[in-house]
Amino acid sequence: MTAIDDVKEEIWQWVAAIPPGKVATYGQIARLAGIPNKPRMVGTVLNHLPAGSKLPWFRVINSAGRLSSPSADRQQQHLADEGVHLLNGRINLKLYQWDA
DNA sequence: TGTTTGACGGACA
DNA sequence: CTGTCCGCCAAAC
Repeated sequence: MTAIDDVKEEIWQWVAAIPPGKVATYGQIARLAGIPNKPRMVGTVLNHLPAGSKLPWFRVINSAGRLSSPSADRQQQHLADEGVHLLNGRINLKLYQWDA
């Protein structure tokens, strides 16, 4: 097990912990996972999730409240199902950000 | 093995 | 508001 694998697991754990109806930013997850200043790693890890993963990857958005995922389409739909809606293409973090 | 990319974020123009 | 620049670093090439 390399250090990078440990980081991946930390990220998986924290993402899995995001409550339904709430969202977290890449930077937030990075800090929680112990890798502040490396938010890109979160995106990289989520991008490599295996196709049947149960992780709520759609609850992770960028600090601007926008969806930077390649599949922002599905992501928006999943979020809407939980009551998290975009207003003018943005999510109100003040209202929906998970306060871990 | 060297270089480029990118699901980020914050500072600045 | 939009756009650029930089630090960051695993993956992809």
